[in-house]
Amino acid sequence: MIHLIHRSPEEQQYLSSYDPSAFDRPSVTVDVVILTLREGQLEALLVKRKEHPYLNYWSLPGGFVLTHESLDEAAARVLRQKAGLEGMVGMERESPHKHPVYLEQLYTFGDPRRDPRMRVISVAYYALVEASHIREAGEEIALFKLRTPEGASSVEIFDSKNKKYSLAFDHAEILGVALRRIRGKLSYTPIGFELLPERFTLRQLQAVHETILQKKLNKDSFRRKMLASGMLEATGELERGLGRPAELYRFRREV
Amino acid sequence: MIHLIHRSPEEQQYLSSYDPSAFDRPSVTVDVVILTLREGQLEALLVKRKEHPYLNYWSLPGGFVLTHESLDEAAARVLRQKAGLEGMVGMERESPHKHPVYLEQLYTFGDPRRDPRMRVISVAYYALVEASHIREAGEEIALFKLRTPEGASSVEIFDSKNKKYSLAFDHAEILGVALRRIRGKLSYTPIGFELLPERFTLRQLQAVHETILQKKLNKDSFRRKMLASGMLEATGELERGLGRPAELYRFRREV
DNA sequence: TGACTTATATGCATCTTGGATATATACTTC
DNA sequence: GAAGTATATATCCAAGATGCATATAAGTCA
Repeated sequence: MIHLIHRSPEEQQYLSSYDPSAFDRPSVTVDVVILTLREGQLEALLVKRKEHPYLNYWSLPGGFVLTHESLDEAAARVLRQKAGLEGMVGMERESPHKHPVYLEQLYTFGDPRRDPRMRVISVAYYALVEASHIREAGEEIALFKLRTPEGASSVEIFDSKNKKYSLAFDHAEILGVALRRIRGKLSYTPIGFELLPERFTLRQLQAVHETILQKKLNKDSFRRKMLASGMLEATGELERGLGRPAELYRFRREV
Repeated sequence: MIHLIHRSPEEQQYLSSYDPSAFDRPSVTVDVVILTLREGQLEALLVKRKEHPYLNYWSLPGGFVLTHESLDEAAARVLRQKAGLEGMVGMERESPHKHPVYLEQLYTFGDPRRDPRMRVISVAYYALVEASHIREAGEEIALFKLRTPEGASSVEIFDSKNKKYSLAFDHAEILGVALRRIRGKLSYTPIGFELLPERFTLRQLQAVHETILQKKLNKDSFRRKMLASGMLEATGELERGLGRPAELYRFRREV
């Protein structure tokens, strides 16, 4: 899916200074879809482009894959450096106390014209991050609400004032693939817990699944399925709040 | 997963003629896992390498992504040119008479040392092909039986005389990912029909699922699920053979 | 304390699944 | 052509999963 945009003379000149045919090899980047949950809404972290093409458009955080790093490492680096998650990201889940970021390869996008400058192949990743770990850095990095029009494969994004934006490159398509992936994954994993604090109640987990899937779930069967899956363990602790306090659960990472 | 192999002096010299640091950009290839079914066994099409490294090792058919072709196109080209499927492959399923080849992107492998010459990122695809479409071309292209040791992530390959081989590069790992993908996919699609002729009986389809999943399935519930899915349509024709002839079904591509 | 709110437990009708059995329809053999 | 054999399809039922209603438990707040 190629977006046709109007190009300014300045941008035209910039583009013409590239000579795509001079390179046999494509550039390879990683782009990371960072999903989080705020106020019952699924949101994605986007960065504002400071270069042509798509100057001032919002885009997925991304970067070139360096010579000596693996794709997973490149994605983790982007998460740390470009997305303001310094110190939080580790692919390995070594520490039992930390709540590491879930990061998984999504799909590789390689349409020859997806970047007007030159051939760029992008290996897309997606990450699930607890909202409290994200700090929006001023005008450059922000969270956007996601909406998927009925039946459409692409995704629409809105800022906190409900203003709609277009994304750079094929990034709306990448977001669409990410949403479809995570929705599919929910049917066989309680992956939603990656968006919650380390301890959470079953109701919270159900709410996460409901916002991602965009539909109500049956409370009892959700409880039963989750407990029967054996992937959650009770901590013995209780939440506090209105009404009877609920048991706090934790994901069994060791299994 | 990097394979450490013994290198001959000839190969050593060959490798040292490469200067990896001279290139900022990685090379990008596509490798295609071509799966088929012969005599109730799942098999993969492999090609014998005629160059260093891994000279004379069997490997997945693959090739560099050309400047102006998409990844899907590159994979289809490899399928046509390198795998002896000339004239059979089309991503678009335009023709109702032809039985097109199922081709889907699998995963992208980018460990910096997966190719000892230089940085090569491989976008892996997998294809499901009806056995009758494949012609093994002498010593260069052959089908190998696959076996997955219990719990192992990798895959072992055997030729028709049950001799075991090691694969080039990380291709055994790629095969493992392909098998896991197709097994997972069977739980929510009747994808096995891609390995059968256009018309097939439910029993044949069940046999396909059973060989891929490596376990017996319940006949009645398999029938019910398949028919209830609405993805198969009866042709009205019957197979011929021993016992009561079974209805021949066809996959509903138009839905 | 009593009203309120939410979690957890229990009971039950309905749907799905696994498994057995019965019936149908071809081919093969005598 | 009748009997036998093999396999497909239909029917039935028990066990399990799921959706839904109701009852009970355990906190907070006035």
